[in-house]
Amino acid sequence: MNKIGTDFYRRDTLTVARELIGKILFRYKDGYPCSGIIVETEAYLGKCDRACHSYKADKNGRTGVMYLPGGIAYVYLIYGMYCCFNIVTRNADEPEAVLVRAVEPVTGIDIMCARRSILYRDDMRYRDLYKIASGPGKLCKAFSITREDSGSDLCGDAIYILDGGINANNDDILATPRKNIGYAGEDILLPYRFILKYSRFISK
DNA sequence: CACCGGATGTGCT
DNA sequence: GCACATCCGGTGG
Repeated sequence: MNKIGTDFYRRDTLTVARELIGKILFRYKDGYPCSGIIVETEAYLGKCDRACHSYKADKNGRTGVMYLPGGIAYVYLIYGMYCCFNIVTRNADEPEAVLVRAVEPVTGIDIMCARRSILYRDDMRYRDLYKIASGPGKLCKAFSITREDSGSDLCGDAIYILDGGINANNDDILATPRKNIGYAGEDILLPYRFILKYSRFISK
């Protein structure tokens, strides 16, 4: 397995969102590693996309990191208590990103359960594994990703992406409209959400 | 299973 | 004020 380099992220955002499906999100924090297979992403296309935070925001403020070159994290607080983890794409002053919405837990399941207040067992059933990271807020809690991680380098040691998860064909990936962007007008309908078709770990 | 309200902070209008 | 790229626990079928 190889760590994904910056060139991967500095490309067309829809391509990055699609190609992230099946790759492995890896996290190392407080001495504990954990990881999961990315099964659901959403692309946010900056100035062309009413759903994107940078649609009407300049480089001052929370979305500022989106104006930096791709390959870093953009993390923000939502509903006062949850965080969402995004991967900044393209080049400087092209403020686009990919929201990572759900992963299938792979390693570090014990520490992720502890962070999510889920009872850990050696032989956990799907019902409980599903609860760990099947949504952007849950994923951040499980992986201990907070606003402090916004702007951090995804080619460093704390958060990064690995290939060698699932090698998904285009036929295995479905594009659908994004979730919970009712404020985005016509852009609600754009098929910018990508899921691994047969995964059981996609958000509801 | 479905639906619904509450939690809770930040950045807009 | 209020909306928000959310989640959870309660209630009722």
